[in-house]
Amino acid sequence: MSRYSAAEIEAKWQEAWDKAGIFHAARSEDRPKYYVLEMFPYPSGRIHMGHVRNYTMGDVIARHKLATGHNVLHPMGWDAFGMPAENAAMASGGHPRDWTYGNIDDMRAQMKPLGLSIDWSREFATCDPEYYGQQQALFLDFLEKGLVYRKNAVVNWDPVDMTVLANEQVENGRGWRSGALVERRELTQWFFRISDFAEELLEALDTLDNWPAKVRLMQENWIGKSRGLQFSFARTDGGDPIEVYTTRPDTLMGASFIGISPDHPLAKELAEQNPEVAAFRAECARGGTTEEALETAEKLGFDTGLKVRHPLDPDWELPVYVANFILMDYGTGAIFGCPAHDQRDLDFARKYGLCVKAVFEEFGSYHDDAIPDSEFAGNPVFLKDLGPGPNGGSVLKKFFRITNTAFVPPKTETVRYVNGFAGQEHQTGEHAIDAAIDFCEANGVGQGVTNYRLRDWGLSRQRYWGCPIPVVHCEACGVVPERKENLPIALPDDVSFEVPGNPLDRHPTWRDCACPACGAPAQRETDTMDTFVDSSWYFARFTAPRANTPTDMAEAAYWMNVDQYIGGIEHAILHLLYSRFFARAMHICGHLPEKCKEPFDALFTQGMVTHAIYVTRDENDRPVYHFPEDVEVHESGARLGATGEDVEVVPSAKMSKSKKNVVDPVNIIRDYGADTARWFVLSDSPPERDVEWTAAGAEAAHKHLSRVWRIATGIAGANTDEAATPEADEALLREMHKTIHEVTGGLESFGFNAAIAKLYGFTATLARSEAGQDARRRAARTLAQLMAPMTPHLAEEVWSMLGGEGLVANAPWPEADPAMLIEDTITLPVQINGKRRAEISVPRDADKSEVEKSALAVDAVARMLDGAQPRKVIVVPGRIVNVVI
RNA sequence: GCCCGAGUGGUGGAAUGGUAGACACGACGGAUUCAAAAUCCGUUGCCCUCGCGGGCGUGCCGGUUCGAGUCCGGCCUCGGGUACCA
Repeated sequence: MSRYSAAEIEAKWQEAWDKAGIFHAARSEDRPKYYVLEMFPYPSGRIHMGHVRNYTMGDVIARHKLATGHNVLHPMGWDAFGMPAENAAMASGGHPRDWTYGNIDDMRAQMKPLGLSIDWSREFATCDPEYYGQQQALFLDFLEKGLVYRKNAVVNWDPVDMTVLANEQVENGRGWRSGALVERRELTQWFFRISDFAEELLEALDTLDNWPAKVRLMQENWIGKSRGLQFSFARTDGGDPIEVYTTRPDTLMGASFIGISPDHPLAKELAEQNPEVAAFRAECARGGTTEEALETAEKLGFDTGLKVRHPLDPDWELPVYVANFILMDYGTGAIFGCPAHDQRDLDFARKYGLCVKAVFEEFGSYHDDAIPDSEFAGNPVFLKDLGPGPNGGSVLKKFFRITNTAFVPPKTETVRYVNGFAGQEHQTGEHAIDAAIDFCEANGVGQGVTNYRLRDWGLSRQRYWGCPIPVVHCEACGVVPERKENLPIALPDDVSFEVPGNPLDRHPTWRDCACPACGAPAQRETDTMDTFVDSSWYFARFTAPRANTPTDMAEAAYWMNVDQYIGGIEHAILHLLYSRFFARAMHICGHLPEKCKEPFDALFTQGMVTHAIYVTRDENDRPVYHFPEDVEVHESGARLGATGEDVEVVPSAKMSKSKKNVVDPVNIIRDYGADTARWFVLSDSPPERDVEWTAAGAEAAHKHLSRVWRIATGIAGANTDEAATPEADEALLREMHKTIHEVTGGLESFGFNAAIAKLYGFTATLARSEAGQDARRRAARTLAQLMAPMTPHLAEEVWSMLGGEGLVANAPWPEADPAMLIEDTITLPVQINGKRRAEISVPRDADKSEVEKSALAVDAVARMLDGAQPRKVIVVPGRIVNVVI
C-alpha cells in the first residue's frame, strides 16, 4: 500500500476487533467498571452528522477508559416508538412496525462502518415486545405503589379530524392537516406522581457535581419551588370564598382585581348560568395548549360582576375577572392582580380600566458603604442588589420604600435589617415577602405555603405506535390492572391509518377482552404511553437486556450508575428529569438499588451540527430548499449546479431534513473514511458548542490523517540515523511527554478540540525532528496511541507497522513523565500599566524580587520609567509582571 | 412571554482574572515539477509607517480591578427548552 487507504484499513481492523471480542462487556471484579452511554437515537432512517458527533464522543471516552484498564460498558439501542412511524404509515401506507425496523436496519448498517466500540449483543429497540412488556410490568408496579393515577387534563383537539394533536401538529393555532382551529378539551388521562418528588428532585441537584451548572439551573427553575401566601377573598354575594395563591404577598395592598382561570370551578359554574361567560370560556379554549401559546396570546378578561372584599380591609371591594392567562394547573387557579408591580397585571389593568396603586417606590441607589442612615428612619425598606463588585469591592444597591402603609408589617426593623443593611444578604425583597407572610398569618389572613411549578407527568397518548397501558376497564370492577403473566400486552398487527385517530380505539378484537378480576366482558385501555417513558429507563435495561424482569439487580448493582452520559442540550429538562424520577420509582419497586436514585453520575451536553441552508423561491415566492451537493458555492455567491440559478444562503442552522441542509455521513465515510469523519467532528469546535459542517473541513482532516500515515510509513521504513543528535532525541521526547499530558487532560475533560490541536502540533514536531530511529519510532507509536480513541483504525495500522504489540485498542495508555514537563527557564511578559511592552527570560524558580529586578532592567521599561520609581510592581510568579507608572 | 445558553481575524476556533488570536481552513509568496495534482517552506487581526515603531481591537453601553474575552449591571442578536417532536 503506497498511500493512506481508509477503505482497506478500516474494514481490516473492524474485523480484528470483532474477532478479539474486546468490546463485549461482562461483569468482572478484576477491573473497575465504566458505563458510558450516549442518548440513544430515534430510528428516522438515516444517521446524520449529529449522531456521528454524539457517538464519536462517547466512543473516545469508551476507548480511553478501556486503555486505562476499565471494564467498559458501551451499548446501543433504539428509541423506536413515536409519531413519525405513524405519519409515514399515513403518508405512504405500510405499517409503522415495518417502517421502524427497516429504519433500524438501515441506520445500524450506516453506523457500523464508524468503528464504534459498542457491545452490539446488548442492542434492543423500545418497540420490541420484550422491552415494552417489561415496561408494562414497571407500570403495574408503579400502580400498586400509588405512583400512577388518573385525572382530567387538557389536550389539543382537532374538531374536524376528531383527533388529539401533539403540540408539534398545531401550527398557528390550527391543525396541521385539517387546518381547523384547535380547541382545548379535557380527557381523563394517566399521570405519574412526579410532583410528589419535587423537593427530592430539587435537593438532589446539589449532589450532581459532574452535571453542567446550566442543566441543574434549568431543572431548578423548572421545578420552580416558591414560598407564598395562600388565602381567600370573601365574596360580597355570600358565595364560596375565592382561594388565591401569591408569591408576592408584599404587594397585597396594591391589589386591584381578582383573576380566575377559565377552567376554574367558579368560571364553569358561572358559565352554566350566563351564556356570555360560556362564550368567553369557549373563546379562551381556542388555540394550543403550550405554555408559549398561552403566555404570548393576547391577554383577555371578562368581568363577572362579582365582587370580593380585601382581606385586610373589609370596606375595600375588588372585581372578579375570568382571565385567559391564568393556569388552573398552578397554585389555586386564581390570583390577585397588582398592576403597579407586575407588567402583565399592568397591561391587563390598562385594558380594562382598573386602578393602579403602588405599594413601594424606589428612592435611591447607594454603594453599601455610603447609605445615609437617615434614609431608614421609620421606613420599611427593602432593596434590590445590583451585584457585588469583585474582590470585596463596594456593592451598588437600589432601595425601595413601602409607601402604602395601610398595612405596615409590625416587624419593620426586621425588614430593614435583614434586607442587607448588615451587608450579609443580597436578595431582592425576599425578606419583605417573608415579613408580609408573617404579618398575614399573625392576623389570621391565610398561611404561608410552599408551591412547586412542576406538574405531574401525563403519560397517556391517544396513539397506536407506543407501549399499551396494561389496564382493563370493566363495568363492574372499574379500572383493573392486567395480570403480569399476560404481559406483554402486544400491539395488534392488523391496523390501518386511513381514518384519523387511534386505530386501537376501533380495533374489533384487540380492544375487547375479559376482565382480569371478574372475567366479565371488558375493554382494554387504548391509550399508549408517552415515548418519554420508554427513554426513562433504557439505561437500566442495558445492564441486563434479556432479563425476564425489568432489571437484574445483580447486573444493575454492578454496572449502574452511568458513569458518563452524553447527549443534546435539548434534553436538559424533560428526558433527564423524567429519568431521575423513574430511577427513584424503580428503586421503590425494587428494580434498582438505592445508589441508582441519581442514575447519571456525569452528564455532558453536546452542541448541534449545523449547515448553511440553500434557498430559491418558487413562482409564489415560497421557499424551495436544496441539498448542499446540488449547490455550487463561489466567492461571488451560490448557484444551483443544474440550472445556474442564484441561490440565497442562510447561514448555519440545525441540520434538518425539511430544510435539506443535511450532509450524509455515509457519503463522507465513502469518500474519506470513518476516521476522517470522526477526526473532523471532534476538531475545531468545543464539543458543547454547535459545529458547522464544511466540506473544506473534512478535506483538511483527511489530509492530516494522510500525513500521519506518510510520516509513520517513513519512520517504519527508515534504517539510518543520518542527522540524529542527542539534543534532538531529548527535544522530541520532551514534546512527546507534554503531548501525552495535554491530550490525556483533554480527553478527560471533553477538551477534544484542544487535544486534537496538540496532536497537530506534535505531528509537525515529529515530521521535522532530527532525532534518532529509536526516539522517532517511540514518538510515532505514542502518537498512534494518543490518536487511537479518535481515529482507531489509522492508529491500529500505524501501531502495527511500527511493531506495537497486539491491538493498540488494548494497549495501556501512555503516561507522562512529570520531570519531562518542566522547563528550567521560562519567559514572562512584562506589562507597563497593563499593556505588554517586553519579555524577560528568568529561571523557573526565581523569586519575586529577582523577577522584579530583571523586569525593571529591561530597555523598554527603563525608557518609560526615565529614572523615576514605579508606583507599584505586580509580580505573579510564573505568569506576568505589571509595572505601574 | 418565561427559563437557560452563545456572540473573539476572511472562516472554525484557543486563552486557571495575567502576552488576545494556539491549532486548523482559506488567501498570498516560494521550493519541487516539462506541466499539474500531491507534498514541503514561509507570510497572514485591522489601521498608520519605507522602516524602527505606534494606535485600535473579543456583539453594544457602563462598572469593578495593577490588569477584563473572562467578573458585575443594563441592552442587542442568534440558538435551545417551554410539559403531546424526540
